Formats: sequence, C-alpha cells, structure tokens
Amino acid sequence: MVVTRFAPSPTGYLHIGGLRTALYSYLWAKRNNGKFLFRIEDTDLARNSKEAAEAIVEAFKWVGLAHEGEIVYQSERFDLYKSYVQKLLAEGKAYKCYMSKEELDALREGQMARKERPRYDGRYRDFTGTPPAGVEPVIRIKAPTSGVISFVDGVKGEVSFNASDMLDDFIIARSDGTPTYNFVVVIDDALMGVNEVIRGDDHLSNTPKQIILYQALGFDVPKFYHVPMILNPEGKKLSKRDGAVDVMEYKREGYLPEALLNFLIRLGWSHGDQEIFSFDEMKEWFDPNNINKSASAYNQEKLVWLNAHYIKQASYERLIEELRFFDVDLSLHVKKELLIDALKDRAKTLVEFTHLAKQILEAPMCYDEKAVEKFLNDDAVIILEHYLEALKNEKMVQEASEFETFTKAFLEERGLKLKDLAQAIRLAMVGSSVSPSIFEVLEIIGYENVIERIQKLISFKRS
RNA sequence: GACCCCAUCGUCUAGUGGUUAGGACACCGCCCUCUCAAGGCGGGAACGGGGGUUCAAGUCCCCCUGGGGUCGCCA
Repeated sequence: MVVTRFAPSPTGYLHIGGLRTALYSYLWAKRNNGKFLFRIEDTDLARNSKEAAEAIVEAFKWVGLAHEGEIVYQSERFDLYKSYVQKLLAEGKAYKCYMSKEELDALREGQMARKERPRYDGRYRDFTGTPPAGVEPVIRIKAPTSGVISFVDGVKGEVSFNASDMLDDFIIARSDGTPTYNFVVVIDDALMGVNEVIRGDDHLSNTPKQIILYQALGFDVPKFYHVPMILNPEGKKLSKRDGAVDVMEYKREGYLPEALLNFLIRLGWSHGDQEIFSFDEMKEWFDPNNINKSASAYNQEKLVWLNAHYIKQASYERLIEELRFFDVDLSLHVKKELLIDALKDRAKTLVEFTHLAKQILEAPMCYDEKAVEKFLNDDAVIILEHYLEALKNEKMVQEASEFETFTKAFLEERGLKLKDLAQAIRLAMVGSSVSPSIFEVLEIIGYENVIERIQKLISFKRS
C-alpha cells in the first residue's frame, strides 16, 4: 500500500509550493488506494507556533485535501525520539560530542577561509577520555567517511553523492536533548509507514543523510520523489515579493480552490494536452513518475484563466455561497440567476465578481467623467429624457426582452439606432460605459429603479 | 567556493532517433456585437552554444554556458 504524507513546519502560513507537494502526495496515495498522512514538524520549540499550525490546517481545509487519521505533532513525541537516540548510542552508531558552539564556529570559519566546505571534523568520534566540564554534549551520528550513497529518485532518476565530500557526523540531538530534523523525519516516516516521500527538491541533498539514518536505525528506505521548485516569473526563487505565496491569500483574492489546484497540478506535470482537470481526473491520472525534472515559473495569467473557467462552470448555489465571503448576499435577490449569468463570463475572480455585482445592485454614486463627456452630449440628454417619459407612460416593463422591444420601438419611431442611446442608459444604470447587456441590466435593476437611475443621471447632467 | 539538480515558443508544457516540432496561457488580427467580456476563426512565437555517436539527433554521450538547490545545535 502506498503511504504518503505532508509534513510542514509551522513557521508561518501554508506556502503555495507546499500545497503543490501536498497535492501530489494526496493524489498519488488516492490513485493507489493508499493513505495520505499529515504531520506537523515542530521540533524547534523556539520557532514554531500553535497559530501557524492552525493556519496551515485551515488552508488545507479550504482546498479540500483530507488527510487520514489524526495529525501527528512531533513536539509530542520527544520521548520516542530519545529512545532511538539511546538505541544508536548503545549500538555505537552515534556518540556524544562535547565541542562548544564557539569551537564549532571557529572551525567553520577556518574552513570557509580556506574555501572548504564547512564540516565537523569528527574530533569526538572515538573519544574515550573524560569530557570537558560544563559542556552539555550534542549527539552525532557516525556517518560513513567514504563510498557512494545513491538512490533512484522517482523524478530525477539515479542520484549519487560521494560520502567523502557530502557527509560529516551531523547532529541528531541538540545539547538540550531535542532531536533535529533529519533524525525525526526518518523516525516518523518509518514509524508511520510512509513509503513514498514526495517533497521539494530543496531536500535532495538531505536525502543521503536520511538514508544513513534509515540504515542505522534498521528501517526500509522509502521511495523518494523530489519535485522541482516553483520559480517566480523572472525565474528566481518564489518569495513574498512576488505576490501571493500564502495559500489563504488566494482565497482572499477571489480564487476558487479547484482553480488553484488545477493550476498547481499543471505546473510541472501534464497528461498529454489536457489543461482542465476535475478532481476525479487528477486522482485517476496523476503519477509522480512523470513530474518534470526542471523548475517551473509561476505564471499568474494561467491561474487567472483557470479561475475564470471555474467561475463560468460554477452553479448558482456555489457562487452565491462563495460570494458570502466577500459580504455579498445574492440569495434573496429576485433576479439573482440573471445577475449571475450576466457576470460569470466577465469576472475573473470572485473579487471582481463582487465589484461587478455591486455596480448593478447599487445605484451609481458618481459617473465616469470621460463617459459622460463622450456619450451624454446635449442631444443625448434630450433623447434620454424622451426615453424616460416614454418609459413612465408604459407603466410597467419587466423582462429583458420587453425592455428590448420597448426600446427598439422607441428608437425606430425617432429614426434612431440603439447605438445612439445604449451608452447613455448604461451610464445611468451603472455609472460607467461598461456593463453586461443593458436589457439584462434593466431587468435586474427593475422598472422603478431604472426610472430613478435615469432621472438621477439627467439631473446630474442638468445641474 | 564545494556538492547535487536542471535546460523545447515570453510562460506552462507535448515530444522517448525519422514530426510541416503539437497544445494551452498571454499577445495580435478578424467575426459576433448596445459597451465590456465570453465564444468562434486565424496569426506571430521555441529545441542555449560547441563537439561527438548515427544513414538520420529536440530526442543518446561529452564539454561549455546559463539557471536553481544545499552546505545550521532551521525545517
């Protein structure tokens, strides 16, 4: 059975790159009827926060990736890790190192000055004398000093490292007794039964260290997939300066989670020429073995296009529900379906959707200057006034088709074209020269409000 | 600097020795049209460079260049 996991460290929000590896892990587990587990890597008590862990879980909920079982918190498993440290110590596979931080820093500085790769020199590897007083030791693993460590990565293919220029006796437990990252990752993955690890390729060079640990601990080494990083549009590492990296920021900006997921799955992976993937299709076809080897640049336009696509596809109920987050409640509006139909081809995000909706729902507070100048000259005001009179005399016009019939008859009597009046009406309705079809807008706004808005524009122009 | 990884249109990608190098986003043009979108049709646009191997190289090998990652008592 395939068991995968997502294991973020709670130092902030859920990063977009993290979400992508989580998605891949989730999909691969689902495709194989396996399990997708969730673990919070909070061994560094000083840097982690409860709030950050909660924020990540919340983001996970938003995108709809469900994990199996309880969330594992590493901070609650220190005793477990300690027992494995003791085991390695007892077996002579790890040892106490009494080197102080100052000594270590001095060693590194010297190495850097000589342009060498900074590394521990192994001075306590075979130490048997009496330890220096007043130094709490760290625990180091005895790593091989020669040979080659290689593994077959599901994405990169065969990768190998020379132990001699890669490894040193790295620390598995700090002087305060807490275990370090590489150590706990290995123990937890092994104990949780994780056998396929999909993660960012920034972990590629940690992998030989972890393999050493798997072997020292007597665990099976899992299959690794190192997925390339997401770059910014300039091809550099994605950072906060490049816009949204926090997943929840996408929610605030009006993106649908399925658009985000669809965007992420196509960043580095493909299924022929297909662009749009339903969640079921993702689960059916995703395979980490054909993830692209090269890094891909974040491309906002594609996300926007995908989002527009999913907005077009969304049901009335869904859209009404999503819009609540932006303080727009359409549920009681009599023309809500017409409104939604009119806007969903035009809004690229839900934020845009709310702006467009409000523009129609609320009478304009001001008018676009250029539009007034261009479409509301003296002749146009007169036509509009006549139109207003005619409309008042008509008593009641309701549907878009009725507004259209009425308007066209009005124009024909005067030998005018729709062009001569349409923009003036639009200006009266929404305050600008851009809107959905005016007849639909008129129906949505309703006879009485239409009259009011036309009157308002005329008096604005006349004053 | 050392080590590791990578390299097809501007971007995401298809391509696994023989292709007019395909699709999508973006861009441009046309159609539709009450504006703006949406939609339809069409267009420009790529194999980083140099050596090999081969009848044949975007595809295999080497070098260069360029990019990315990692080198913590962070994860």
